[in-house]
Amino acid sequence: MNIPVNLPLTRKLSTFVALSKAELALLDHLHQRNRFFSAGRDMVHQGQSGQAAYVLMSGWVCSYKLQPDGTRQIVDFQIPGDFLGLRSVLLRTSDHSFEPIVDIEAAEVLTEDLLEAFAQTPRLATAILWAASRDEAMVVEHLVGIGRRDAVVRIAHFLLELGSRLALVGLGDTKGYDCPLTQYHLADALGLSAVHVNRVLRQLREAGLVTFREGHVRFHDLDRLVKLADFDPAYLDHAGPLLK
Amino acid sequence: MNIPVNLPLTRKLSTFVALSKAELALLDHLHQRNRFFSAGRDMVHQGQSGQAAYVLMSGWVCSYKLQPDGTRQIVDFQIPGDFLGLRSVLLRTSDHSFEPIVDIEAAEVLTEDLLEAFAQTPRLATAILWAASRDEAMVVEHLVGIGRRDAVVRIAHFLLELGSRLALVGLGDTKGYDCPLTQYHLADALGLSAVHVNRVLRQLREAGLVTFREGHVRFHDLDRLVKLADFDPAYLDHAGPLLK
DNA sequence: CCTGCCGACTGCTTCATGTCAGTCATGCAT
DNA sequence: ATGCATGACTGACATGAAGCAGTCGGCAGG
Repeated sequence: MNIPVNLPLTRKLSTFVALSKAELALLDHLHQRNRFFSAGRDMVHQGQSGQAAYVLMSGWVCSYKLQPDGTRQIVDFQIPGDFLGLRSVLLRTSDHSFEPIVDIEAAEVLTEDLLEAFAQTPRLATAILWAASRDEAMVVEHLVGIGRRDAVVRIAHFLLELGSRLALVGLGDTKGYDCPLTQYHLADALGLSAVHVNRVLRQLREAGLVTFREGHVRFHDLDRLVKLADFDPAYLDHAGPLLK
Repeated sequence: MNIPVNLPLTRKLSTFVALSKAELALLDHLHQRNRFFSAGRDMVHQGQSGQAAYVLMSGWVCSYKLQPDGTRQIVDFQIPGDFLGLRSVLLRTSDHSFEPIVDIEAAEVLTEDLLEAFAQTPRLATAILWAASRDEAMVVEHLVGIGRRDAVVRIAHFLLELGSRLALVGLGDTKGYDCPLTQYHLADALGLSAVHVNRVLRQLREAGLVTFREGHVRFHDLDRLVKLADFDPAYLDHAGPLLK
């Protein structure tokens, strides 16, 4: 067996269950056709149906909902190793849109292949269901954040969560990570105005906690940041890769 | 075949797929033991695991998360016919707590029975998965509401959504519905303070739109309320029982 | 009968965020 | 060069919502 094609996904699932060589191979065969999408051009529009599912190989995507008044709410970001549109395929409900934030590469996953893999190896099925349920838990956590945390804590928490997710797939560590999001993305995700996001980022920077600049997030004082944000990575994984 | 035991659930699923007599019978056999829980006493605590799933027969429940600072965020309310803890059983993750709002009756659903039913009738499985995905869509919609709607619209939207859900199981109509929630429940669900909920409810009442009082919600001008809230029931069901 | 609690309700003050209206630097197309 | 995006950043001002500090009525318990 060679190195798996989709390192991020394999790595993510492996932290949850140890997968055998056969299972890893199966995971590999799951994604055949690789497709490319350009930044800023919607992959799936709200209300559209009959879409394929993907595993994100490289790049970032956001899933969002548009409001009648023109504002948008970003529900979640997808990073390499994340599934994209899994629910909409299994349950044919696609109630939000997906937009690549940078140019991306995504491996198409055929529904039948997925179901077959499920039937063949329960362990792999478990792992994938775990990933799906983690995504849901993240949405819930996101809801809590918007409802009950003020802007500073919300942003701090968000940056830590992202870091934790990225660390899990080898794209970040306790020092920081690359992050192509604009302050508008943060605003739309966190229910704030871009202006206020800017102010809060400055506060965090001046407090010597974290810097978000030029596509890079750098942690200056992780411990204090974690304490400020009340960050508990338990809902993301049982290890907590960002915090040892 | 007699009248199904759990009328609300049957009614809800039937609006999505027409179920055969055999499927209805199977649905009936799914819930055997009925259990009772008292208002205010947690059924499931945060972090607990190995719990059973239930179908709510009567009464209301809320699922919520507690913050380290003591505030809580209600993620969702369950009304008769809703599943309770389905995810935590299937995926063993129970990351929030459940609290009965009034005394409730809930039918225990055994995991094996559920899986067997799934295997036997794909149509029933589809219906149940639809219900689960609808719950998820509601959480997302909830997220959008808290992130991008102001208090008036948020509350109006919430009351309409609840009405729509209740109408689906025969517990409400275009006139209104019974609702045991306190203003504190609304506040915790909508990310507001109870005081502000009170003020906004007054506004809505004085504008002649809707009254929330003494455990009863009464719509005075449904059309204007729907317009104010930008309410689109499409994500709840394909018919939209509240709006004809 | 009092006492205490809870939920609904209100006025006043404070503060967190949003809105408006810009500047500045960068990159890209012409 | 010029023009025109876009993203980061800022100050002044407006406002929605929170916090505080109550009142009031209903209801359960001693």
